[in-house]
Amino acid sequence: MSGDAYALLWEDGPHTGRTRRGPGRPSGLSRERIVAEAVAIADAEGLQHVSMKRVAERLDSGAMSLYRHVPGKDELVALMYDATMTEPPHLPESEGWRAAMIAWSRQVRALFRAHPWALALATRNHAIGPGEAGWLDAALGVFLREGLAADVSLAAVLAVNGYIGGALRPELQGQNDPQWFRFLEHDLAPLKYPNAFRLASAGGLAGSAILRDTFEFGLQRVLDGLEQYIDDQR
Amino acid sequence: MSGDAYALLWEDGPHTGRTRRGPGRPSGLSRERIVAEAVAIADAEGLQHVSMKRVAERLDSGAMSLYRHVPGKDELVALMYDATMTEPPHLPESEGWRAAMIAWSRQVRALFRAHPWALALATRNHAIGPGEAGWLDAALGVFLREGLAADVSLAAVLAVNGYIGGALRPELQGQNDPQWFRFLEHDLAPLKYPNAFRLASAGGLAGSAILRDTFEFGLQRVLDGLEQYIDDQR
DNA sequence: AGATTATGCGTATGAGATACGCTAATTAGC
DNA sequence: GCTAATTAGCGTATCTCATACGCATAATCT
Repeated sequence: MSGDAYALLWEDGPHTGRTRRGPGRPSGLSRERIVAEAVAIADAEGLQHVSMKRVAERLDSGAMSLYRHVPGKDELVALMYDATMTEPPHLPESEGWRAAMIAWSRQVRALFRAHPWALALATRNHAIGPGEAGWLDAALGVFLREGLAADVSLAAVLAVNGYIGGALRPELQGQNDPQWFRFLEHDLAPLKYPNAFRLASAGGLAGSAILRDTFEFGLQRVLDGLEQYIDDQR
Repeated sequence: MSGDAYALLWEDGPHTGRTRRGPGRPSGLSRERIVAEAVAIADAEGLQHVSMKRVAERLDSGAMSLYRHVPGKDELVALMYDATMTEPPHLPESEGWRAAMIAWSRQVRALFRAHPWALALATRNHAIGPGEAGWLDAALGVFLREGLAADVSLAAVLAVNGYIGGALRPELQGQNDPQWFRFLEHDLAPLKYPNAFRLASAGGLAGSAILRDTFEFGLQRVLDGLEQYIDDQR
C-alpha cells in the first residue's frame, strides 16, 4: 500500500495540516477536517463509500484540493485509522493489572464498535501512528508497572490485543449469530458438520449467558491464562 | 459487499462451476480454475493485484468470460477466501482437547501464513462457506467430544479462534518487529511513550525466547485459561 | 439440418484515483 | 502601495477497473 506511511504519520512535511506562517494563499481545508469527514463517511456507510470526491463534497471543495493536504487515498486511510485512536485510554492505576487490562480491552472494543471499518484496517501491513502508539504504551505500562520483564510485558499485551482483535470479528460482522449457522440447513450438514449440527440441535444456545457475551468470556479466559503465568513467575 | 454470498457458496446455480449435461457450448473455463488463479495472484502479489483482467490473462481468456462462472468480483473474493480452507484440518483424536486445539491453531496459522491476504478478509462481514464450516466443525468437535456443554464449546472455539486471528496480525505484517518501534526514535518518544521507551531501552527483547514466538506464548496462555475454566466445570 | 442453449468475449459505460497546470489569494520586501 | 514569491483551490485529462449488453460460436437435441 502506502510507501512511507511512517513519515506521513509522524513527520512534518509539505502535506502537514499544521497552520503555516509566511506568504501564500491561506488554506481553507486542513488535514484534520479531511480526515474527520472521511471517518464520518466510513462510520455511516462503510469504508467503501469513502472516495476523494465524496469527502471533498462534504467540505464544499473539489476533489483535487484534498491532495494539497494528504498525499493520496492510501495515506488518507492510514490517517483515518490512527485518528480513531487519538484519545488515549483511561485506565485505573491502583487496582492491579487485571482491572486495568479489562478496562483497556473494553475501550478497544468500544473503539472498534464505533468504527467497524477500522478493524479490517488493523489487519493490514501498517506503520504504527501516534494514536495507536499511545494505546500500546498504556497497555505496556500496565504490565511493566507490575514489575514484569520487558519481553513478558510485550508478549502479554500482544496476547490480549490479539484476542480482542480476533474476538471482535464475528461481533462486528453479522452480530453474534443471526445466520452464521445457516449452512446447517443444507442437506448434507448433519453428515459433513456433525458437531456444529449437534451444537445447534442441543438448543441450549439461545439462553446461554456465556454466549450472550462471548467477548467477555474469552477475555476472562485469556486473563486467567496470563495470571497463571505471571503468578508462576514470581 | 456481496448481496447473497451464502447462496453463492452453497447452492448450485447458473454460475456454478459444475460440469453440465445438455446442449450449449462447453465451457473451457471453470469456477475452480478461476478461483485458483485468483488465489495464486493474491498469494504472490497481494489481493490488490487481483483484477478480472489479470485473472483472465492467466487463463488465456477475456475478462468478460469470467462472468459466466462467477457473478462478480466481490463474489470471486468470497470464493477465494473459502477456497483456502477446502482441506479440513488433521487433528489428533486421542490426546485430549489441548493437543487437538494446538494442532488446529497451528494449522490455522499456517493457512494464513500461506495466504496473508485472507486474514483481512476474515475481518469482513461474510457468510461462512463449506471450507470454513469444516474447520469450525472440527474445532467444535474437539470440545464436544470432551463432554463440554454446547455453549461452552462454542465460546471456547471463538476464544481460541479470536486469539489466533488477532495474534497473526502483527506476524503477517512487518514480521515481528522490524520497525514497529521506529516511532521511538521520535524526539518526544520518551515523554509520550515512556513505557514503550523503557521496553526498548531494556534491551532484553532481542534475545527473548518468548518474543521469538509470541504466537505460541499467547496460545499457551489462552489454553491455560480455558483449561482452568474447564477443570472448574467438572 | 435447424432449433436450442451456453459460453466466449469485444465494445461501451461509468466510477474512481490522480498528474498537470492554470488561477487566485496571501505575505515579504521594497 | 506595488511587485515578486509562495502556496492553496481545482478543472480537465488520463488511466485503471468493474461490469452491462449483445453478438458470434460451438455444442446437443429432434
